[in-house]
Amino acid sequence: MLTEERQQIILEQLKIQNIVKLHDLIPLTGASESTLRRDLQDLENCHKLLRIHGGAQNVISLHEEPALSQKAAVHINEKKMIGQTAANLVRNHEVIFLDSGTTIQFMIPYLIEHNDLLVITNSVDNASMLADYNVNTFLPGGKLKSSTKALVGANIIQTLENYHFDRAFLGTNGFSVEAGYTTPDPEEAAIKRLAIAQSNQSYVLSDSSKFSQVSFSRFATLDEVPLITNKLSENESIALSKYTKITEAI
Amino acid sequence: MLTEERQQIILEQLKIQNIVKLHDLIPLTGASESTLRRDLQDLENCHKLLRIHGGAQNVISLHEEPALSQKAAVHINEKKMIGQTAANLVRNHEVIFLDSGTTIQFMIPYLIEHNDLLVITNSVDNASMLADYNVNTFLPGGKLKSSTKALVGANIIQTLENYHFDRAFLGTNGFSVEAGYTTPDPEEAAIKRLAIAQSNQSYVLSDSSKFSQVSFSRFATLDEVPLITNKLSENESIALSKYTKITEAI
DNA sequence: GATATTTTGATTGATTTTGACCGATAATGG
DNA sequence: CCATTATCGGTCAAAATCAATCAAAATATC
Repeated sequence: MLTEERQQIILEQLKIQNIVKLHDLIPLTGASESTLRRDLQDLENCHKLLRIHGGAQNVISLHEEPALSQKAAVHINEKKMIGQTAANLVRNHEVIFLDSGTTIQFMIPYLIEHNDLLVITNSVDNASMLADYNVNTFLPGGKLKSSTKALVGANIIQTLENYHFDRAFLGTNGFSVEAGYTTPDPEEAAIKRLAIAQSNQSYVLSDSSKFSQVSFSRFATLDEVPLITNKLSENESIALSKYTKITEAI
Repeated sequence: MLTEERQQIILEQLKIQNIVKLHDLIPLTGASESTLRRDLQDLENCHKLLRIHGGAQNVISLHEEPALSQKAAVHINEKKMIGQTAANLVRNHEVIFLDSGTTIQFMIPYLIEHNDLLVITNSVDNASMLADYNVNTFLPGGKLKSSTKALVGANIIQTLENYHFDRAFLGTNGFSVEAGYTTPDPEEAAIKRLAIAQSNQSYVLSDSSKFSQVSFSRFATLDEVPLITNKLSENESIALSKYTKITEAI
């Protein structure tokens, strides 16, 4: 059995169970303990798993396998649909802005359908994923915010003022009729606001769980920017009904 | 059997299974080991498959980067030592530049020993890790290079020209007495060169396996920038002996 | 038909992978 | 707390695989 084959088996086992014992892998692969140890080491080095005493455990990574992240798992299918719906709005040869946030990240796999895109993003995580998918990507310079891995600060504001986008896709921490789209960090809000101003067309992507959530800084009202979401309840639909531009991804 | 015919068989086998062993191909094609090796080489050159030890693998998997992962796995302990040695050179309150590359990445865990650092890096991967370790980080804007996830291009050059660093830590693809420090991509070489120019003190970090490796673009000679490496063989030590600034991390 | 070019298969030594071993370290159970 | 057991990381030699070379065979060219 080849190295790659073994390592795939290990990762598959990890997907099924969340934890795998080294001893259980021996009969499963036919390899020796030493070899399997080395495999676990290799896989840990490329962040495919986390070694623990006696075996290995799934790494909860935003970037690698969103399916495995328990928090994200709840709305994962919604987010995939929203991502696909949003990506379908893009046309070939466009310049688009991608905000930070997990929902936006789900757009990326669908972007490869389009030719000759240029993506500008303020998210380091998104940038890394865009590179994986071989999408032309540009990062404006800025201070890195540790918690969200987004670029913020005066520098990026100044840079973005010189750019213009065909479309901007933004994440949000909450939306409601009264408060509009809101996010906790004023610096991130400032970037979102600027991205909207510099774009021909902007969209906010959010799964329905963010409905009626309100954070500190508003970056837009519901009239200003259409919402792409899905599976709204009847009450929610009625509340939002006058904002006609809302797209429901099914 | 014709060359074309053989290669077709290999690709068909790869479609069925995800991995194919070189030995299994011998009875399947009737060709010799050498010939099949050449076939695999040819097919890899036109990106139809990915060679692995003992056979070949489908190339379709977007997320997998076995080439990069395996590279990272090698020399891991050397790199840790080099990273620690390099990090010890840093003083509190300094502004430092971190190049892209796995070796440089190993510095990051040791940087948290220092207070009030500001790190500028052109690597998205490094940026992400720096955020994990809560290090003040700034990213200069630039085009994202997919293969290495490094920022390159005129924009980043222009930005860096306005900055000045206490220290710069650079990776390299190879070093030798005659060719100096070299790297395959001229654009990355330009950034390294500029980082050196803008720094009070620069260092190149490299494990000893890069000795006598030569790539396309030189970004510095061995006199200009000291090398931080380890475990040099006697011959290598003698060859490098006149470059007194070389540090061996033990 | 003679000669040049390409393809092939065998051989070589170098490199990588592997499994066994051992002392060090960590978890377990009294 | 200590003793016992299991797991860990490192080293080593054997085995497998690799890249490079070269001469024979096949093919192409004139």
